[in-house]
Amino acid sequence: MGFNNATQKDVAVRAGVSQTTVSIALNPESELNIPVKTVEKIQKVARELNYTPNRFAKALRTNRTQTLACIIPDIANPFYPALVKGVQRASEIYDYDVITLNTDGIKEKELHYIELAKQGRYDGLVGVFFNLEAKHFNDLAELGIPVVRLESNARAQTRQSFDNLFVDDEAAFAEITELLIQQGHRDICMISGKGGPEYLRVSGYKRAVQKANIKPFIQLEKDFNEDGGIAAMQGILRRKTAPSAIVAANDLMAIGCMKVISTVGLRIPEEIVVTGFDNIPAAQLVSPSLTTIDRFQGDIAERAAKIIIGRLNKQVIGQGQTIKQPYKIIRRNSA
Amino acid sequence: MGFNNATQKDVAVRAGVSQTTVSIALNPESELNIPVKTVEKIQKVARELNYTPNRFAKALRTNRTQTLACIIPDIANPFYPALVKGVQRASEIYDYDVITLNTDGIKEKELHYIELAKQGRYDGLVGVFFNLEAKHFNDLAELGIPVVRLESNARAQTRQSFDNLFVDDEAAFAEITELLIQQGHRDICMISGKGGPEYLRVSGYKRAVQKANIKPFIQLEKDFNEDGGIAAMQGILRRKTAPSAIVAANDLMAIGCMKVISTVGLRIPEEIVVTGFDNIPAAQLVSPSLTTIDRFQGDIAERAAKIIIGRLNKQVIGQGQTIKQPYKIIRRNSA
DNA sequence: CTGTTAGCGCTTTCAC
DNA sequence: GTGAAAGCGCTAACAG
Repeated sequence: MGFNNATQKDVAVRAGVSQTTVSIALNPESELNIPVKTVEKIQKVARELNYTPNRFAKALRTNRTQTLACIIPDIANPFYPALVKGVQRASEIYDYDVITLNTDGIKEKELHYIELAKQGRYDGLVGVFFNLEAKHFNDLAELGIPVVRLESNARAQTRQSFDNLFVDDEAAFAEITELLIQQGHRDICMISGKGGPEYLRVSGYKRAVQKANIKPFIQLEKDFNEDGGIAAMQGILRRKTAPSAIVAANDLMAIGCMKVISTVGLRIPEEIVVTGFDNIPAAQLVSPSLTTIDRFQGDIAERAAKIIIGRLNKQVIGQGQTIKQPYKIIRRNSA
Repeated sequence: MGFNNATQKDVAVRAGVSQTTVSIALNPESELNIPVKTVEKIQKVARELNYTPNRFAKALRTNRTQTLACIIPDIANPFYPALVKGVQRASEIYDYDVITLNTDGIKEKELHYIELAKQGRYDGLVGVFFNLEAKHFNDLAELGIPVVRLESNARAQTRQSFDNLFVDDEAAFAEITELLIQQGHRDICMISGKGGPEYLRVSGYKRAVQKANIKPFIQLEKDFNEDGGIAAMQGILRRKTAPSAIVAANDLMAIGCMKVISTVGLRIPEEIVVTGFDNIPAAQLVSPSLTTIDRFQGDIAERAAKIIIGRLNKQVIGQGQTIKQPYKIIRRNSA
């Protein structure tokens, strides 16, 4: 096949030094010292020959692959592309490759990828794991493979073996609910899927309404998607006359809900307002555009990747941190 | 660090054979023959020790990395996640890793990734290249790195060094325009961005309207996105009274256009109909849901990855093919 | 049919 | 300061 890439040996010959010297000169982290002059010469020759290190040889020797795994439920879910991009943005800077892996939210697959990581295929992981607990990451920690979990419910552990970046869903839902209350709404329904993020989001809503002496009204459906939103709104209309505000657990549900609302001829936001969560791209495409909460997934993921890389380079040390990340309400036309 | 993974040597010792025999036994493609009994024994031991080949050692030795690059303009563009998933689907089966790379549609980055590929970082490429010509892929072909281009305008070349999977945009736009004509529309505007896919899509539209003796009316804006759609529709309304139908060059433009339409108080589809192209997820989320054309990007990308892998395994040989892929009009509520 | 040997490109002792 | 040498785990001649 013949890739004709220049090797350290080629550089060494041309620079009149040994291959070892080239290796040391080109790896500034090395303990060993080489005179600046020699280093410069080697760098010059390396450039001339268009030398690039062979990452497989390096990986074989060092057990470092220069690749990160970005593990998410589903790249086709509109919430995740921005997250993936954040990981890529950080990784590119440090010349890490990133492999994106879909778990479909299934425990089996989540564990499978952990297994691959244990085999040394990835230097670190940043990911969203729906079904895994702290203990599943212990082996990784022992092997020196850093993990950053995203979106994980914020149960900070003592001696936690991974970092955890999370948004305070509870506070976010309390805040957006309060906003509606301030606008004068008293009949506010929350719709949500079941499981996973349900608990904290519903809690936030409940806290806000109860504080204002409003009785909570919650409509749960199976899925956190458009169909779930449709079903939820239909359920609400079956049980009572339309409320004046809907707080949806995420944007997809909100959008499904809006469809039903326009079908029955109610006007948004004049007769009923709707809010979402996630700020997916479609949120500004629908009519009226959706008022929602941005979680800055891209920024969070970028920070996560930087933490991973920092740990790999020993610039970040110590126990895993659980770090709260900001959110922001995005006012658009639906509320 | 200590990854304690079993190696061929470990398996060899335990099975009482040489390491070489293990290598041969575990690689069925090998020319060499080992008695079935020995092979089975080795497989058994390998399983017991939970042996997995070290892909970096393998890569170093064979110049085969078991990874594919999936090169796209932007994972955050809603058109691409389905495509990426298709590549992943095929790759997973054959245990290839896939690295997704964003070019932002910039020639410089497209070339950069080609360069990385030439260094042997990826065994093959499937990608969407906006700014590259046939000649840019010649080196790759010589190195034995197969490439499948997606979405490339179908200029089949003799002795083409890569495969090309494309959808016949011209035919698709002619067909959807004809559909509108059949519904009785005579005042049909096309809106499009400039450059890239503009030419073929506009051609299809033109062909259909001219065949029906309708004068083409085309509104071009800079970008193929929501803003482009908004600007285009505003431009149309400035120049004439609203047409009865809009054919948009893609879904994002269609959605932008629909926003303007509802702002000025026209009803879709009663007073004006709109069609898109791509069938992005948002197409069924907007109200009314968007009639559009599905390009089955996931299936195409899956097929592309299979071709790559087929070529790597010498199951696909010969010159690069240019293959037309199907499309399908998806009738929803906007037209 | 199976084992011995060399070596892919790199990092890392260990001598000098 | 620099070089020689070993070896990461694997495949591919080559012998036997």
